[in-house]
This record gives sequence, C-alpha cells and structure tokens, in this order.
Amino acid sequence: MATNSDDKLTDLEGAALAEFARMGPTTSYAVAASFRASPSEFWSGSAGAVYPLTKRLFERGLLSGALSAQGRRGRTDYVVTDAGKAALMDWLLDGGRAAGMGFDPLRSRLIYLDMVSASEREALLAQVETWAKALAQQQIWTDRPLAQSVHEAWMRARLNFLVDVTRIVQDALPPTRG
Amino acid sequence: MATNSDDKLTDLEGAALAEFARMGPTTSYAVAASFRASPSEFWSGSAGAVYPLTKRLFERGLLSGALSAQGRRGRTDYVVTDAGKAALMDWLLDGGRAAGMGFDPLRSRLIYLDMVSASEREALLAQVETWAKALAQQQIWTDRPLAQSVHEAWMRARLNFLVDVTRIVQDALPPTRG
DNA sequence: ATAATCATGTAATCAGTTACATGATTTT
DNA sequence: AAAATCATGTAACTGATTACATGATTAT
Repeated sequence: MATNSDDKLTDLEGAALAEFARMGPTTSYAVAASFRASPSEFWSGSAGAVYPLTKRLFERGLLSGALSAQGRRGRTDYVVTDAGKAALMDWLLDGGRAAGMGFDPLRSRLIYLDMVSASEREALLAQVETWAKALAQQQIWTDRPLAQSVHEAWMRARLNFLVDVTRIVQDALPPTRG
Repeated sequence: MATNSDDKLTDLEGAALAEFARMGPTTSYAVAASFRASPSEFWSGSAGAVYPLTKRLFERGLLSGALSAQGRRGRTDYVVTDAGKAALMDWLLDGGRAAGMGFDPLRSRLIYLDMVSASEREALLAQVETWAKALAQQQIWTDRPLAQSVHEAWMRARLNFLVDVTRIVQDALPPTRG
C-alpha cells in the first residue's frame, strides 16, 4: 500500500491545520482571516496562499471537506481528519524544529551594526524600542487568552533582548564611528 | 532617466549585501558559505539561492564584479558599489521592518499548546529547553565578536521567554488535559 | 594519487506574493 | 440602494529549495 504520509508539514501547513482544528468545521476564508489578524507580518493570509494550501491538505487526506448546503452560496467547511490530527501532533510536538532560531529582522540587522555610525545606531535602536513597546501593549487575541499571553511574553522577551543588546553594542563599539 | 531603485531589498538581499561589504571583494561562494555557517536554519546558503541573488544585485548596480585573473579558475570577486552601500544602509536602518515580529517556530506552536495533554506539553518544553541551552553555549562567530554577542543575547532572551512561557502555560492550563 | 574544498552554475519543483475576478449575503 | 464582508478561486510572477553537473585547486 502506498504510504501517503511521506513528508512533514511545513510550519504554515501546521499552523493552518491547527487553526482548522481550533475553529471546528470552518472555511479557508476564516483561516486566512485569522492569519491576517495575527500580529506576525510573516504570513500574509492571502487567498493565493491559503486556498492552494487547503487543497493540498485535503488531497493528502488531512482535511475532509463538507460543502454546507444552507443557502445557494458555495462554501466548504473543512474538518481535520484522524490522519490530520496525527500530522498536527507531529508538527506541534516537534521539539527539534521548535528549538530552531527562526527569523528575526532585528537580529539579522544587529550583527552588522558595526557598519554604521553611533548616531545612526542609536536612532535605529530607539525607533525599534518605540515600535516594540507599542506592539507589546496591543490586545490582539481577546478571545484566546493563551495566544495573547504567549504574544505578551514574546514581546517582553524581545524588549529585554533589545535592552541587553543596546548595552552590548554600547560596550563593544566606539562612540564615534565603527 | 529611469529610476532603477524601484523597491527595497529583501532581508536575504540585505544580509547578502552586508556580507559582501564586510568581507571586501569576495565571491558568491564565500557569502553562501557564511550563510551556511550561521546558526539560523532559515537561509540554506545554497548555490541555487545565492548565485541568482548575486546576479540580481549585480544587474541592479549594487554590486560590481571584477573577475580575478590569478590562475585559470573562473572566479568573480564582487565589490559593493556606492549605490549598493546606500541600499544597504536603507535596509540596515529600516526601523519599521526591524521592529517586525519575524518568525519563531516555538512561538508558532505555543499558541496551540492547549490542544495537547499536560505530559506532552511538558515534554515539548523540556526538549526545547535542552536544545536551546546547547545552542546558547555554542561559539559560532569566533572571528566576529559583535555577531557572537548578539547571538548569545538572543539565546538568553529566548531562554527567558521559555521560562516565562512555561510558567504562564502552567498557570493557564489545567494539569491534566486542555 | 586521492580526497576535500573552492567555485560556478542550472534544472525541476514548490510555495509564496500581489492583484484580479466573481458573485452571494449581510449590514447600514 | 449601497457598502461591507463572506467566500472562492486564478494568473503572473518571484524567489527559494534540493539535486545535479562540472571542473580547478589545495591538502593529505
């Protein structure tokens, strides 16, 4: 028999499956909207991303689609299958991948901060601090306390990182030009 | 006159330009190697990514390529042009983008952690902690003290986040099943 | 001599982006 | 009636992935 659980879920696929699982039988549209509502700029939640992705998950047997017949409007409500639940757990509990460093636009820049002048450096750090503080106070997931708590913890950690790194940079780099 | 600085650099392009700037006249091969050596799993540093990217930057006038004639081996050493330096600074000092949340594989999973049992949850957090601690102690950029310091600060922040979040999850979720 | 590394590139594929297109339903 | 939102999807494009292919140079 052909094994169809060839490869692991991508992070976007995993997150999408989790959203379908969380929201019960629901549409691609709703999942896309929930990505757009998240504070991460990383996944656009565009139709061009989510509809093909949903189709993929469906074809792999991880979602089953029941077209809801109420009204004449075309609408497919998906449910996570048993295979889908197993794949979701594999993704969710994958400690190796969870431990990865991911991508951070601030960190990516900081390692080159010796290329700019002290004033430019300070301006950048000050600007990021302002915006990070604003983001930290936002109520985003009023309906999902765990997600909101995680977000707040993340923003706290990021702010601490910023303070830490500001001190490091101050110490490591001369006050004039790098 | 045709303006050719239409759009901004992507993060990968910015980082690549910065690497070219840092390493002086050097090859795509060397830049790719430096991406592979970085602790981030995010950019593969594969030839298929870096050679086309270098070509793009060259065609946009941000890099100029001087083919080094020593030996018969084909080899192009690139230098960052003045336009390239300007573009690099635009990317590097873009506070708005630097303040973005990026992508974190742990954070992406944590917000769904109410879907698993207490023991699974604890196993995941413990596993991530172990691996994160291992990563935190690695000496990666022995030749680049700023990059190394930033990396260490990042891993510290990530570990603090993990501790913080572990407490939050413990408080928020019942000890048995979510 | 052999193996490792330096160096460049392409091919097939995959998955994402923005933008467009359509039309039903619901709210104002 | 008009506007907003729900809902689905496609098209053109961009950029990244893995894998392959080639060959020179350097180290063992």
